[in-house]
Amino acid sequence: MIDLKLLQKDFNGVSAKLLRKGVDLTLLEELKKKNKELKVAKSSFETLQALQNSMSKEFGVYKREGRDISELKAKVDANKIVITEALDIQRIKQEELENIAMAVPNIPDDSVPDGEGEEDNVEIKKVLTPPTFNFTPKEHWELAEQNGWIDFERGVKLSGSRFSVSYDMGAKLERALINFMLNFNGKRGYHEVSVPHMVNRTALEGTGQLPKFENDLYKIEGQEMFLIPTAEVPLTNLFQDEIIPYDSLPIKMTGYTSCYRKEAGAAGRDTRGMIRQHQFHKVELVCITKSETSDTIFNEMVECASDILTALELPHRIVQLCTGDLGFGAAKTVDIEVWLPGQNQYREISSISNTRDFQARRAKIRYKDGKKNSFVNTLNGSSLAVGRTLVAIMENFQHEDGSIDIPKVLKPYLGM
RNA sequence: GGUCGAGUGUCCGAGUGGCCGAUGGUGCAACCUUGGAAAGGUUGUGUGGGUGUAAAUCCACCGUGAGUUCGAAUCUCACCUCGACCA
Repeated sequence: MIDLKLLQKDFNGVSAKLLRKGVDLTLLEELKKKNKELKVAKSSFETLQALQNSMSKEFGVYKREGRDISELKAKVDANKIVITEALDIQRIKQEELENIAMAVPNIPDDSVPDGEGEEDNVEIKKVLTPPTFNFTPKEHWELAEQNGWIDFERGVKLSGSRFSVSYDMGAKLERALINFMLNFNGKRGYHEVSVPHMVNRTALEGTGQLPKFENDLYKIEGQEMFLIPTAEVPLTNLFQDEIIPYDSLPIKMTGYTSCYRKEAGAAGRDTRGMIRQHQFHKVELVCITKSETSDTIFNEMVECASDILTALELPHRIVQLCTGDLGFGAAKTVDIEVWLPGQNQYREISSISNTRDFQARRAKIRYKDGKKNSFVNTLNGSSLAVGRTLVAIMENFQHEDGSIDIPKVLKPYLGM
């Protein structure tokens, strides 16, 4: 949630920044207006309530002293009617305000480049040179089927499109990758956490998936429970409504979960292969920090994800997202794209975001800063999407006959 | 699944209708004491929001939500969580 106080204080500044992210200015004006109205409604309710409280206190005194209370009671009763009305108004205003405020995206950092979409993202650097082949490299689905690693048809039989089944080395590699990544992150100081794959509405509101993106989520029928679209949701919300001691920061966590997404907006895209599945494995990083250190932590996270790819000998590049491609809750995002020879292009394999205090405000995650409480900064990033890493290994390590080498660092995990 | 009991501030725990934002202890912080420490003593110490330069002051919060009442941590109902017993 954006800082309403800041919006009130510096409306032009805030709205100029949000305009870069394509937010409708009239929405912000409405928000400002509602915020003012709420304040008025609140203060008039509180004045009435204060009067009511003091009269009630008097009531007790009257009774103890055995005085006549009928006149006082009439006054109190009359005031009560007015209070009820004032409270209703306040409630409505509150709800209206929240409806708007929860739908406003985060303010992008000044360092984020302007742009409409993917094509305006800015490459920061390339790591490792893409391999050259003296034959036409195949796409991963061809290699996967040829080697008997992945079965797309039976995935469809079981569950429908965008599901697959892995066998033998395909399945083992998934497991090896998860272990390798978790261990790698552990060595960099991230605590390993295993979390539920189902969460309630409050958790999803805290990280920003709700209320706006309910269509992308799988909901458990008859319950206010959803399958997580990313481990970011449970990991970040571990600290929901908590005040974290100063010395505990930064909190650095890593966790593996499956992720479940409807991919509602991606009809027809990447229908073939395992680039875009409804269920996929992902190892995630989540950090909770003070605002002063969040840029440092952010860079560490990018480096961590990039180093995993380097360890796996996978060429990749680091890309800064422009305002138009930035997610709802992110102030700044860097994508890591891995080279896929079969597709002859770089494809996203990791996305690392700093949400500043946007999620912290929604989820009420604070830390003790001397006498004061301040909102933390929350950051999240994939390290990495397991399925896409498998795809990258297949395509980068292929031979002309379709056989595939295994990256050296994974061999111990496969008993090789 | 059924019955009973419990959910209070960092933690423990008191409070069954007004003088309770909440006794007491513990933890934490500052100071006194000491050569230094321990022990002991004094004081302070929840969260969010409003008004105010500030002192201060007002509103809300005792698992969550609704209700009764002039007034609820305290009574009623529902739900959630934990515990015990039964099945």
